[in-house]
Amino acid sequence: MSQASDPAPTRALRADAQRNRARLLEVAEEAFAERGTGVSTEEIARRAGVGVGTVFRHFPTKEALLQAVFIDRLTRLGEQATALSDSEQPGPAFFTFFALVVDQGSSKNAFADALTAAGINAEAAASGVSGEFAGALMELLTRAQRAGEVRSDIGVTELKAVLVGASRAVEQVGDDPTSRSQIIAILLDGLRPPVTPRPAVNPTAAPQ
Amino acid sequence: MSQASDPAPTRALRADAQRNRARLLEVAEEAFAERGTGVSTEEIARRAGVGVGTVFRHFPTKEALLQAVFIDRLTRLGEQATALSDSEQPGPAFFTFFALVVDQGSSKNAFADALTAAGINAEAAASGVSGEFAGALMELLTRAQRAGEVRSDIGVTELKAVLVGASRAVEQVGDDPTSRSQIIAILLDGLRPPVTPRPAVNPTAAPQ
DNA sequence: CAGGATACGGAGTGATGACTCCGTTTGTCA
DNA sequence: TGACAAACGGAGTCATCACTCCGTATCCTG
Repeated sequence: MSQASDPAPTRALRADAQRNRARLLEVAEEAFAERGTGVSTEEIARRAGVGVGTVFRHFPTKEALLQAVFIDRLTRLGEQATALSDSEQPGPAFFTFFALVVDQGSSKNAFADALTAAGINAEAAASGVSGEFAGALMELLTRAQRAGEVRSDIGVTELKAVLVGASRAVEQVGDDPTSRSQIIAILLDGLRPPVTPRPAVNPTAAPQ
Repeated sequence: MSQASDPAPTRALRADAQRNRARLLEVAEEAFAERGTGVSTEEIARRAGVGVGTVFRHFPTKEALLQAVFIDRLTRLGEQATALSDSEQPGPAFFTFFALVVDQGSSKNAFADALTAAGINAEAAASGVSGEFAGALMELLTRAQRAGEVRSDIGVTELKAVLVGASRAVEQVGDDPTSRSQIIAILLDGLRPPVTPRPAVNPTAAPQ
């Protein structure tokens, strides 16, 4: 998943090894999402139906496994962003992506963590994924801004932060769809350009 | 701090014990904020200048210590909310509180956790603090809504979620004041009543 | 200030969890 | 199909950490 054959030094993995690696990534993502990054490697191994040894053969460290999961997530997100940024309708594309992120992020704090990692984490940064992701986001954002559908005073940094925040906020209300959509509405409205230059700071209009 | 003399079964603590307990709470809050809830009890003890034994005498469990810190935070927040809800200007009061929470929350993830706990955590719920906090918030919110300064389609639940999200978002950008205020602007704009019933979904209007 | 009660410090304990090692199994290639 | 390299499983190791226990120090009351 998200890993083509690289013309690399290392010989291709044996079939079972590939399967196991993939399954581990998958299962680990789930486990981290459900129980936080505190899950034991043994638990992950069990879920994947392999021995601990196998986990460590593929990922030299629990930390490395976490990274791999994050990078995987980020990669997929980046791809989705890129796909959407080709859209003819920059506004909808932008908001679709936003909703998509938030949806995936809810009840999956590992996801928000991945986003967080994108900004902060050294490994992720080194791997380049983080940069690609930021690039894709940038594209989506600026197009939507040029189309006048998103406020122009923010950049990718702020957008990433808001994405993280939104995921957390939604995560907070569980799966009550009403709350969820209200929260998203708040965020989306906030992201649109302020309707008038300034809707007046003071409440002179209509004294209650 | 935030603990008056209750007419309780337990005899008052000895002077040194009171000092230690307070200092522990203080130090623990700091430690949890800086390094996450993973900090060892020993580290907390060291910071407070006491032995581990003392930590466990005051808080039978690490978990209990965490709870105490959260409850403390929540209590203070609740007090601030209550104070503000008396204001003559419900709108500004509301937004002030919002900013206040976000400010305290940034770079202090323990804070966001406290908010989280308010919704989820059994102990906090049992202690009643969580309810008081929700009450205070409710007051602030409904007044601001009645004054037409905050969108009317949300309730306390959503507000709490947004507060958590906002804290996380701001935490994300470190202390860059520009990013920070941009993010807050997004949130606040989103919380205001939608200016027109709906600013039009399609981009026909004014192609720049 | 003496005596008892209350707290304290910190070495010790048990559990848990990341990571290693090696005998056994499985895939692959000729 | 045979033989060898590549992978596997999982018992074992070592460090960490929450929590206990008890001899010692500190506070308080009369």
